Amino acid sequence: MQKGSVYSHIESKADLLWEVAREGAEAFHTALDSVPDEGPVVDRIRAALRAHLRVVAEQLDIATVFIREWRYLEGERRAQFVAERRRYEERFRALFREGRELGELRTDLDDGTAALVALSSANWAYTWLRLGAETDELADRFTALLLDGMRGYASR
Amino acid sequence: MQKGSVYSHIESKADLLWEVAREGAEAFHTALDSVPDEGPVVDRIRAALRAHLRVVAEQLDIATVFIREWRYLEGERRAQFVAERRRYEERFRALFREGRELGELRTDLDDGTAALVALSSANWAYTWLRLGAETDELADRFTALLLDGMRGYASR
DNA sequence: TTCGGGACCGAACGATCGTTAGGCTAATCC
DNA sequence: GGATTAGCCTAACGATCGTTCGGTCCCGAA
Repeated sequence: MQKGSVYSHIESKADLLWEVAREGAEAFHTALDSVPDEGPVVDRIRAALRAHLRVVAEQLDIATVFIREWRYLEGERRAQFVAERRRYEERFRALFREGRELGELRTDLDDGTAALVALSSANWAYTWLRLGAETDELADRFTALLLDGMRGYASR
Repeated sequence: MQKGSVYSHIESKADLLWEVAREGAEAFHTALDSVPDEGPVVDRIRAALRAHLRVVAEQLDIATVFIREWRYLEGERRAQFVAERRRYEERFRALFREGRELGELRTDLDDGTAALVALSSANWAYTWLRLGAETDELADRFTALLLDGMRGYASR
């Protein structure tokens, strides 16, 4: 396909970016929807990380736009996207907050930092993850480390 | 300064990228050198994260090249840079390995994953950290979460 | 004081990019 | 079967990019 041919499907390059950005938002939100809102929070965190990494690996192009390239959106669209992205991050944060409130996670947990670290790790993966990787297994390693930490019980 | 004027300082755009990439590697390695190789590993991990985030915040342009833009290096230079970058990551990993071997960190710690999560969080910061941010305090929050985890002692 | 050289400007080059327009082909509809 | 149309190609446009070149300005060495 030649570059000019793309314009029988889109109006402009900016429109295309916008469509892919929305597609990305939908993909990540939909993946997160598959996480039940009942049951042990620990399991749900693991499921959320699995869902996120699966989208990254299986829809790398779209994920790249959702994670990085959205910066080139302009005006109202950019504002709209940022709100949508914040909502996604908030869903992660809510998971950690709920875990703390239910007593499944430590009472002094900083849920903002937890969401930041979890999503940073998961987002950064778009720079190196390639299709066919064992994303579930990777998500589980992330989860184990984030839940129990590096220090372990011995030191307390 | 006009764009043409840059060429009295550099040979080509690729050369400039290469120089900045090397400058970035030096900045991060030098920052890491300030971390003592004695003393509690926990403190050294905190210091390493502080050092990294400080470089990101204070030399954002250079850090961006070290973290992301190096991908556009070509040929031998790219290979050389990748090796240098791997060495940097290895220094972090060594810290976690040492902590485990000295018994300061959990005996079943996966130091590879630990280094990946720590550096992912620290690297991702280049996308949102701005000059003037409280980087030390941020590094400390990362460290606290990574060391003790979200679950806490209550669950074991 | 002169003079050489480094730093920058201004204009231009070829290449690439986003976009448009016109035309060909093949499937789809009445 | 003929007309329509969706999907792609080709060629060209203006804009921008990386780069070159000749010229101007200014500083420091001789």
